[in-house]
Amino acid sequence: MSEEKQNSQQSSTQRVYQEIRSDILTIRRVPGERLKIDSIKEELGTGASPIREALSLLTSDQLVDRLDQRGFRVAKTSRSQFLEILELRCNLETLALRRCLATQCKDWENELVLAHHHMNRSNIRNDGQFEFNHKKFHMALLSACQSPILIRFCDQLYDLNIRYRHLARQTKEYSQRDIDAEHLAIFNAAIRHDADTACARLTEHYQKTGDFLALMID
Amino acid sequence: MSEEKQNSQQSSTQRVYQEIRSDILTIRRVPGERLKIDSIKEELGTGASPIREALSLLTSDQLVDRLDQRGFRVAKTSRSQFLEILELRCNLETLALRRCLATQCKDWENELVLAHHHMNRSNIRNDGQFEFNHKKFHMALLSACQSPILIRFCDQLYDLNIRYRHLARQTKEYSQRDIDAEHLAIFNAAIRHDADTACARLTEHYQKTGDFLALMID
DNA sequence: TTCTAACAAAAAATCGATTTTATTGTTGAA
DNA sequence: TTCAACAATAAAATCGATTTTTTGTTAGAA
Repeated sequence: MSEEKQNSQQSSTQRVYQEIRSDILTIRRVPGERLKIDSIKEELGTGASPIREALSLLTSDQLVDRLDQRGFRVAKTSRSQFLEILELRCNLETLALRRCLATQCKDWENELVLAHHHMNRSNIRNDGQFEFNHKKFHMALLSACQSPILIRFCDQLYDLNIRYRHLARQTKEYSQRDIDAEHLAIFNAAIRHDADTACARLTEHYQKTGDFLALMID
Repeated sequence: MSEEKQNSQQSSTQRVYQEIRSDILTIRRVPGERLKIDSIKEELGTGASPIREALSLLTSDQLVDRLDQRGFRVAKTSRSQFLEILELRCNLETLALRRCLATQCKDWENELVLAHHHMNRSNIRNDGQFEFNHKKFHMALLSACQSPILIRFCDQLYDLNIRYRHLARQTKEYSQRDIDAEHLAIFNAAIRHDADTACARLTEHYQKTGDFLALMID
């Protein structure tokens, strides 16, 4: 079969999952907000079952909380969680990055080069494409670490963090710093397999963004 | 209201979730096995909705895989995943343990002492109570690390690892080593706030168990 | 007024049935 | 014999309706 069909024929559960997930990450559904099945049913034009399933999945992503028999709500945010995510990302991602550098994998280098290129190109335009490519780049840094579970954890943390970026962006335009230069420094160190520098630049990058965002959260 | 009612009145979804989860962890449902909604419906005497929800939750625990529109199956195991879990546990748990030791929390010490005591007491009897208390002890080591997300990751990894223990136990009786002594060494180092020793003993403990189990997996 | 009990409304949880989708088995032509 | 098309079966996915549970409101007693 051809590959272009899977787009049209994704399950209702998947569609609802993506939809609500995106709403939560971009704060269109705010932290603490109640997620009523009936309301969502009307909004998305589907039955209760796919919605409950999607919300169950989001629960495990830590983006939704389920209360006894009192339904679902958008997970709360907090300054302390923001800092927690920041610290965990520094720890887990440097761990993964070091493993990538240790494996000497050619495919990994190629993937990273492309991801970096795509991110830079989309940087010019200010649409949501950058968000997508930015994540691709950061995940590409970790992709050869040979630990799917670790990658999964980093992925989850990345997404949890997106919410805080959007939370801060509401207050004030995001980032006067030269993010491109920071990415380039990480990229260059990674390409020449300089693990210590790459990890140092990566944590700096997160820490700077973190300090910046921390000012406007809570 | 009193506290003893919540036991009787848990939701059907929760009940199914616990049931299937336990089946998977103890290999009563084997890796790769198909999880048919209809079969489970009869086995557990409930409708399709709670089952699908429970399976969705288990998917995020990485204990169940969902395939397009082809239903659910028990997640496969592999030697490489076993080693991956082992390494991640060493990394994440020592990270958490160091933070516990840094915070100097009295409640934490008390909790740890109790957990250690309960584990030793239940060690005599050979029933599933030990499994429960063993997890309690290991989680107590990490409980004061001030990072709920990190604790959650460690919890998940612990559960993923249980499966491999059961997998190995099928072949041969588990453990001739003196596990009590290993736990005691970790415990003592933790109580006197000797972070380096505690972490070293903890990783040794995991590594030894890992080497032992690795012999009989795959 | 303040507290409690009873009731009404809203929402979650669940069920049974229907619709869709994938898998299996069969037939017939090359 | 091998393959393709088709039909039959089995199973997943979804829907609409029912049952439970929670929440909110009102009435009556202390």
